[in-house]
Amino acid sequence: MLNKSSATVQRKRRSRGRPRTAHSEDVREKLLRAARDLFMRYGYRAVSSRQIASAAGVNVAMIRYYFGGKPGLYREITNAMVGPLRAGIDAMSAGATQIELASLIGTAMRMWATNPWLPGLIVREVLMQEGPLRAMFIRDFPERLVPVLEKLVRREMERGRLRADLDPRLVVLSMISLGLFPFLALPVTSRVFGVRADEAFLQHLIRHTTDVLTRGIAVHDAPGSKK
Amino acid sequence: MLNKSSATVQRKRRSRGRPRTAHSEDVREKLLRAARDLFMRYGYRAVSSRQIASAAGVNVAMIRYYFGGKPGLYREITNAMVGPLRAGIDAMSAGATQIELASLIGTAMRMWATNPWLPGLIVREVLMQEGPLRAMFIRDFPERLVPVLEKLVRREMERGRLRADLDPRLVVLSMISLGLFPFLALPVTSRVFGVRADEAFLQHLIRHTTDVLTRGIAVHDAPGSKK
DNA sequence: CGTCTAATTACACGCATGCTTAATAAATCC
DNA sequence: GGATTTATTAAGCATGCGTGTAATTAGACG
Repeated sequence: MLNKSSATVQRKRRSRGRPRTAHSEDVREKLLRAARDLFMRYGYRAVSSRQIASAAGVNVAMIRYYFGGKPGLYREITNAMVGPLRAGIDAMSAGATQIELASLIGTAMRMWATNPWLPGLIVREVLMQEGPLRAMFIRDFPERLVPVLEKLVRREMERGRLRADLDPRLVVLSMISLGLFPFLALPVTSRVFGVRADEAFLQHLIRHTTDVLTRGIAVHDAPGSKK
Repeated sequence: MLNKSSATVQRKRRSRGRPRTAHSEDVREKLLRAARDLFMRYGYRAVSSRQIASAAGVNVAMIRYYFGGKPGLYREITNAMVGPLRAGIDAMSAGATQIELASLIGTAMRMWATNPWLPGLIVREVLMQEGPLRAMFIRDFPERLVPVLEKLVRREMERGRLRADLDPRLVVLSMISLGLFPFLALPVTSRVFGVRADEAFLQHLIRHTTDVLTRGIAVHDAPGSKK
C-alpha cells in the first residue's frame, strides 16, 4: 500500500536513540579502520568525513563524538601507525654502536613491507606540501633519523669499512632513496615490472638492494679474496 | 559623503566589458603561470579555481573562458611540462643503441634540476592515487621508460659491462630510485642535510650518484688496475 | 519507578567549491 | 555607423564540506 509513514517503515533505517545491544567500541573501531584505509590511499584532504562514515557504516556525527572531528581522527591514526617507527629510531639512536649498516636496510624494508601505508604517508606528509602534520613529521623523522645514520656512516668510514672518499650525507641520502622508493612505487612496480609483492619478492629485493648499495659504497680492499 | 553608488566609485574595480587596451594573451598567460605554481606546490585537488584566479589577479570566470574549466587548465599545464620529457623518452627509445648508461642518470638529474616541479608531479600522479591524469601518466612514463631501460641494462650485461648476476628489472628500479628520490626530497634535504640546492651541489650529487651506482652494478673484472 | 548518562540519529548552518549565465563595453567588420 | 565579435565582470546556482545541535532511546543507578 506504499506506506511512507514513519511508524511502519522499519527497513534499514535505525531508530534514533541508543541501540539495543551495546556494541560501543565497535563503532569507534569501524571508524578507525575505514579512516585508515581511505586516508592512506587518498590522503587527508581528498577524503571527506561523510565518506569515512559511509564506508564504516555509521553516522557522520560519530566522528565528532569519538574523535572531536576529522583532524582528531587523523591524528589518532597517524600516531598509532607512526609510534613503533619512532620508537625504532629512538632505540637505534640509543644503541647506535652495535648496529650493522647492511642489516639496517633490510630491517627498514621489512618495516615498509609490514606496514605498507607508511612510505606513502611519510612522503605525503614530509616531502609534499600536503598534510596538516608536516611539521611534526619532519621533526620526528628526517631530523631524528638523518643525524643517527650520518654518525653511523662516519663511524664505518673511520673503521675502514666504507669508502672514505664519499660524502657521508649523500651516502645517507642514497640509502634512504634505495630503501624507501621501491615501496613507494610498489603499486606501479607490480604492474610495470611484472612482479608480485610477496615474501619471495621482498627477500629478492632486500638482497638486491643491499648488494647494490654495499658493493658501491664498500671499500674494495681485497677484491679477489671473497669470490 | 560616503557615496556608495556605482557611478563615482572608480577605485580598483574594473568596469564590466572589454578592457580599453587589448592585452588579451596577458590574462591567459598570467593564469597559466599562477596555476602552474600552485598546482605543482600543492597538487590538483588542494588548489581551487578561485585561488588560481586570485593569484593571477583575474576573474574566476576567465578559467572557463580560456580553458573550459579547472581540468582543462591542469591538462594544458601538465602537457606543456611533460612534453619535452616524453619526447626525450621517445628519442632514447629510438636511438637506444648508442646510449651510455652512466651518462643517462646525469642527464635525467639535470632534467629534474631544470624542471623542479617534475619529480613531484610524477610521483603525485603516478605513485599516489591522486590526480585526474594518473592513467595517462602511467602510460606515458613507467610503461614507456621501463622497457627501454631494461633493454639497455640487458645489453650492457651481455657486453660484460654490468654484473650479470643482478636482476635487470631491479637494476632499473634502483636507477630510478637513486635518480629521482633525491629531487623529491630536495625541499627537506636542504634543511635536514644542510646543503644548498645550487649548481655546485647538483654536480656533486650527480657525481656521487653515478659513482655509487656504477661501482655497485659494474663488473669488477680488473679491480687493481684503475685503483 | 524516576532520573541520569551514553550512544546514536536527523537536521541545519555557514562556507567553499566548480560552474553557469546575463550584462556590459571595447574592438572589429561591413 | 550600425551590427557583430571578443573579453571581461558580477551574481548566482547546486553541491559537498566540516561542524554543530536538539531529539531520541537503551541502559545504569538510586
